[in-house]
Amino acid sequence: MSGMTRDPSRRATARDVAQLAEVSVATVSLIANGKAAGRVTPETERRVREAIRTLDYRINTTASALAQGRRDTVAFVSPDPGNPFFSLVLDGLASTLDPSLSLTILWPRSDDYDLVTVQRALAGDLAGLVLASPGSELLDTISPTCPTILLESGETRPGMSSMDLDVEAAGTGLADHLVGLGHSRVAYLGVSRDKSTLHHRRDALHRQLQARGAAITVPDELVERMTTASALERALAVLPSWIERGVTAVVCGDDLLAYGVLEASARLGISVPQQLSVAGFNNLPFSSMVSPSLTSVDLSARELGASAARALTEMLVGADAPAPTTLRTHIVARESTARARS
Amino acid sequence: MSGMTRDPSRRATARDVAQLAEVSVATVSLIANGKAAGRVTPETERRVREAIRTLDYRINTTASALAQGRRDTVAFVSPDPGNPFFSLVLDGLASTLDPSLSLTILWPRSDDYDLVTVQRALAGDLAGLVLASPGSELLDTISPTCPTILLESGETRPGMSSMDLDVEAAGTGLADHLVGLGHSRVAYLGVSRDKSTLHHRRDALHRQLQARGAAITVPDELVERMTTASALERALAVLPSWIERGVTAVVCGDDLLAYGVLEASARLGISVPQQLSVAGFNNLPFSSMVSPSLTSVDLSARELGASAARALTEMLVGADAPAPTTLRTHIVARESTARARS
DNA sequence: ATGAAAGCGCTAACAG
DNA sequence: CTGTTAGCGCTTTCAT
Repeated sequence: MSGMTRDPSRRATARDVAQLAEVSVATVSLIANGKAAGRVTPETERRVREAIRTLDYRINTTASALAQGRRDTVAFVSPDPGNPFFSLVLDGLASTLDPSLSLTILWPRSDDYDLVTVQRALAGDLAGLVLASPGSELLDTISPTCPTILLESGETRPGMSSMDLDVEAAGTGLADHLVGLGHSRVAYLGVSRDKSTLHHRRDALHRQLQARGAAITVPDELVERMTTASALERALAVLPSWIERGVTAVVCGDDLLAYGVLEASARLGISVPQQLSVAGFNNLPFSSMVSPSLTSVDLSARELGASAARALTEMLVGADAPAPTTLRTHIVARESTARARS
Repeated sequence: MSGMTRDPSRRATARDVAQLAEVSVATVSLIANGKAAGRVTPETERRVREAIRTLDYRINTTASALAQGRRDTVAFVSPDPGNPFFSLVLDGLASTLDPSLSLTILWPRSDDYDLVTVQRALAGDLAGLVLASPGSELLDTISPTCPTILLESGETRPGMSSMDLDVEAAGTGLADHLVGLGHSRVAYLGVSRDKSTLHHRRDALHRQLQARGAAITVPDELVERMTTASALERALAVLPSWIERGVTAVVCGDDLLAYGVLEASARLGISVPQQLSVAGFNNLPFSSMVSPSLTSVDLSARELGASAARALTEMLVGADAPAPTTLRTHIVARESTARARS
């Protein structure tokens, strides 16, 4: 054989295959992409396929993407990807996204959403971008470079689609539930991060409670981190005074926080739900196991992710791409199967 | 001005910038990559930077990667990314990985690990690949095309690195704990999926129990899916017979399963931990909240992900890249702060 | 200090 | 049916 001009440890290229099969790279491309239908002799195709196999050739996706001017990566960024809520959103997103699109997750380097991460996302050449629970200030500083979907931002922005949970319905459902049980003095435990969506949850609840003659009667308690541990600590400190002030139900911005309140109640000897009702938003998959007496509002996180995936799929690979306007899912809030106090 | 030859809606290219700043693309490249140090006149640099700003130019990463023959994407695939255990691994992985590397998550389309997903991963041009809990049959059918790390595979394969949790130590810790509390008849609830790592957990426990005069005295119960709900259902069915056969402790392959057993116990009126001790592997972040009386073994999932990230970072961007041999972390298993029965 | 030119590996017209 | 050719947008010698 003539001297080998190529490093054998390198991954085989279409040229290598073409050489071995004694055809042109164009033919290899056709076959490798399954576009050979009736355009290439069966015999030629056989030779090429064999060469592909022996050389273990695979298309270089980078080169392919460049040549086609195609982008196939959708990025997802959330403030706290480790949080079960976002895991659920991600689950819905990833499992519904068109298989031709690949999903990459940008992990915030700092504690909450950081601008740097998002900037990095914008800088890369993405086919689409999903921003979960971005804060308003963040949105002020960025301009989309590709189809962008805002999840639970609690607001709309020109040029970006946004999808929100139906918080109002959630508030209605929860208020109905609580008032129906005879509660009128409610406390709220949330997270201090500036997320409109979190405020919305609280506000919707308050509004609906008031419409029913009840109310959040003590100042909100806001913890720094969305963790069960921080809620526990805070609840240990404030529960006694809440009880003293006649509070009979506490609602948390997220189930994770509610777990902490439940644990605090147990430690303080406050019985749930007899003495105190505890509720949270999200209804994580194991929430009912954590405590059958926990009330949670199903925010349908997975469905939210799936909706985003469908929208993106339509925009990016769909035949009838809709204008990237604002769309909004209405997801019904429902009460959990919690056994309410009688 | 001369007629514009370029579609203005297109993203600006280096050529556009060069044209506007009246320099060559080479110069633009230098500046955009921050390699202009002393190689370009301050005045030229200023002009180019301004052009970059006005055109909102950003490097096309696809083209850049192609030109440099560089790959910067690490893929992660796990059987069930929605499972909190894998979320933790992912968290450790994503937050420790070098910022120059991007992480993409491949979501299995079918129920468990599917070959298709992994094939897709192998086919793409990846810088690295992390396979979490791959089954043996899967590993038999694939050959790595890039640095590959096996997490919790329970085995080693030529050409791939593997990192496992120190299951033996976990078994020792748990056996010590249980036997120390006076248990001698233990039951095991796991998942039926063929994952050596899950068998290893069970076997290590059994081995260590026997070394201490105790044992798993009833046949293992294996559920199909790693969910709290399926464990609940199964536990409701088998707990009575276990109790009847003198079982005083049940160990689950994962905390998620243990939650189900806890709930079943409550429903059946079996008190935990007085009448029955319940333990699980993993120690998820909220496990102690689920029930303070749940014993769990911390498998340090997050640390596992972080180790993988460190290894990958070293191999891919590290100065002193080590040969991709097998490395193994020894992570200490520890008991949770569960209040054991007295 | 700057530019011209080659080429990364692939795809898509267009010839033949 | 198959090959030739011209890029995709960027990086990188090598001249000037």
